[in-house]
Amino acid sequence: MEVHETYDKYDKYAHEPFAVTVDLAVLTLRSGVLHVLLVERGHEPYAGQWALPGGFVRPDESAETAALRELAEETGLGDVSNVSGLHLEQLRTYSEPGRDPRMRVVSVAFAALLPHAPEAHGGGDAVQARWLPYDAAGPLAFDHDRILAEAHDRVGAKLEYTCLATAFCPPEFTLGELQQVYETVWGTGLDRPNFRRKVLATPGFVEPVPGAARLTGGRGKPAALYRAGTATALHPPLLRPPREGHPA
Amino acid sequence: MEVHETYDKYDKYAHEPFAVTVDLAVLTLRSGVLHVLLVERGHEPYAGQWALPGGFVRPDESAETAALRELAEETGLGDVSNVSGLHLEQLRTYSEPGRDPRMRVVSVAFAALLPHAPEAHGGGDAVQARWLPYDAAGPLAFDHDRILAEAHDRVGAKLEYTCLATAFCPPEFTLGELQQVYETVWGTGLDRPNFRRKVLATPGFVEPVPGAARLTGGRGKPAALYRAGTATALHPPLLRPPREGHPA
DNA sequence: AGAATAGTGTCTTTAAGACAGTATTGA
DNA sequence: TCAATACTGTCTTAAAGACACTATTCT
Repeated sequence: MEVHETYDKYDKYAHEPFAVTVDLAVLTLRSGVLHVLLVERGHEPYAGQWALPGGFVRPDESAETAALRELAEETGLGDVSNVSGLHLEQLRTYSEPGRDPRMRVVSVAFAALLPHAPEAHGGGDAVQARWLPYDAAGPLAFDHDRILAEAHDRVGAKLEYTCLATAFCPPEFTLGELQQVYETVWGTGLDRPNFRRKVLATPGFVEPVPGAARLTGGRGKPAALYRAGTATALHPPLLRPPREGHPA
Repeated sequence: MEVHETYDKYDKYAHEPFAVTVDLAVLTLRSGVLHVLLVERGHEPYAGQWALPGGFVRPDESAETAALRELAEETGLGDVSNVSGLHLEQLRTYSEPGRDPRMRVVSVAFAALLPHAPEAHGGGDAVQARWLPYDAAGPLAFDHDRILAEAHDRVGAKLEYTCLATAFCPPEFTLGELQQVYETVWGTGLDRPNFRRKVLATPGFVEPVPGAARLTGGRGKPAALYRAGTATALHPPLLRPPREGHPA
């Protein structure tokens, strides 16, 4: 159990208390480029530097609830339950003493994936919030570079064996858009016919929207539209091409 | 960042503080059966019930350090750095208000895998600690059934695409023993020749111990011995056989 | 007509599933 | 000699990779 026998008469005010916070790696695709939501810090430490959005978990909240609240505040999306296809997932908890110089902070990190990305404004605070390209996003305050990198790793891995990619897409999307999610997050190119075959051969990954089509690049054949299906797992997985020096 | 602007002048003693604890799902194989380390609670709430081992994170510790300390205390292994092949991995953090009736407890859950399992004794406390078969391990105190189930899920999933299975094995093991790890955790049978082919075809999964062999069942041909290799990932993965109603 | 994008078909290659058969040991 | 376990080989099947090709739209 959590509360060890030795501590049953523990005076919970006798020690320096832990602050519990959430940090959010909010990812989206804008014009085929992976972007992350960052806030500019107004105070020391790390004043003027970019950081992941986040904040305290309030006494009546779970970390998940706090993460959703912060997400709503920082993205300016208002009620986050509006956001169709939002994916919020716990990454892991960072608890090293000294990661915040002011006090003992234990932070639960989340990855959030959004389909469309409205311009951000800094919530109720004076700080600036912006979408920045993932590749241009360092160095961040605190240990946030590491959190962001782990979020990226995790999302890339989950694309292989889950249907997570649809969380980056609007409610109706083309297979080309879905493929671009994979290519952007993985940083590799994929063969279009083979990608198509794999996605359509996985029951429940996507469902066709009958009759609907969308012109993508201004010219060319309009692409059929699909919706996210009901499946969550991919069996067998859609493996990313093995990088050189890392073959099977 | 963690500490939100609004809270920079936050009085850290003004609110009910959070207690931060770790909970450990310690898994091992004993005679081909998956076992979990449990402690019997001596106090309310849940007095007399089994629970996962765990305890407070101390002011100078990270959650990982606290988990290793608890692991050493509860398993009676002494210094845990002795344990070759130990695998410790964060699962996720449970922070729902009310999960401990006494106070606000945020718990970082870990899964730990051990190769051999010495009999447990209850650490420095009067509580009993025992290895129980995984299937006989419910119902547990607090939300520990859920944590344990998630640990099992996670380990099963990681067997597919990592070399984690060797963490359940002693330093030198047979391919039959390695296969039994998969079969036990997944609860399925595997074809021996195919398993062998897959493992040996994955560079760095296992390395042969030249000349060594061990008699396993008292009779039959002695099996060649292997050590864990240097690889950590399995590409392509070793997928568990799809269950009925859950095909590709 | 030509560029651009979407979609189809097919051959090859890889890897997994199934399973027959051989090898080496103790009782 | 038989049961028990370890190991090898091979045929079949499933799925991915690598294309060549057709289709529909805009300029």
